[in-house]
Amino acid sequence: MAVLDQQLSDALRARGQRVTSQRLVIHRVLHELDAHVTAEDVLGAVAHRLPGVSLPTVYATLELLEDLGAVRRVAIPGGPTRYDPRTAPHHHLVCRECGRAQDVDAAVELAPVLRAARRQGFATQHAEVVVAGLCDRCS
Amino acid sequence: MAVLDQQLSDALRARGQRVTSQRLVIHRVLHELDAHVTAEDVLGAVAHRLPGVSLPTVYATLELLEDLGAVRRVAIPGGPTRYDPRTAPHHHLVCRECGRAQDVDAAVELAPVLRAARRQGFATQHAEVVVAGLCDRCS
DNA sequence: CTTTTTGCAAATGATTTGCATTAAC
DNA sequence: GTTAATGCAAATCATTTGCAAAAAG
Repeated sequence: MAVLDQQLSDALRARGQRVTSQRLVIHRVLHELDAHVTAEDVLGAVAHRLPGVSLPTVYATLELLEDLGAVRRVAIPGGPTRYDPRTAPHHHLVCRECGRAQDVDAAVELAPVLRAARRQGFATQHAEVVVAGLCDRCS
Repeated sequence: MAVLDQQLSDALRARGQRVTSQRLVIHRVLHELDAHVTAEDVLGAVAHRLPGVSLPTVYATLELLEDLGAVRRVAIPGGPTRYDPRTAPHHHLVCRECGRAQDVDAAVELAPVLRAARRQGFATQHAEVVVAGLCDRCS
């Protein structure tokens, strides 16, 4: 844990931003949960360690962590955004029924798409495969 | 146009649902626009041909058309859902700045991901590559 | 001490729901 | 005539904003 805290603290100081307990705890909890969580989920998970935390702070912190590259946003059609603490490249399965997201690991050659994207004047920041369907529980 | 109307009418009758002017016009307009439009965009585009159409009807119709496979939902992080009338397989570039979505055509071997998905008990309905970044206008 | 961050309340934006009316069949 | 679909108003859900108080550096 201490390592995580250290990394975040360093990243914040490097940007001239403040190291607050909210930021440290939310960052830790995201990695402890290691799941695709909603802002509400995060609030629930940190509430006992940060009495009085608010949703606006959770949202602000998630956005900050996204800018730092510490979490990735996963857009869910017809559901709340989910945040993924896994930074290594991987793909997603999104359930149309319950809105849950799960990881899939598989090697995919994305280079052709990235090349086509660049040709269209698009500056790529991230690329992944998104699979929509029904998860084991819902199908 | 008549062909489109015919296809939709047949699909609706096959499901015992009614053929209404709202459904026909929204379906037509989606294909005429041939873009990644929001529900509001659709409302604006059909308003003159369907005086008094309402947003709830637009949403209901878009959901129906999605069930029929006539449009595909594109989830935009931090923005309204967009609807894509292109049914042939292709991929998407989503701008983090303005939320616009554009198509990319490129051959990608998704089979490994689909296999892995099935292995995880996931029933795939659709798969595509989603590229996040900045579009030509915004970068 | 100065400036950023937080919490709270309220606002906003997107989408859905309830219900009476209208239009398909 | 029956039943599904529509329009309207209101509700709900996710997320953001404004601002005064608290905390970090």
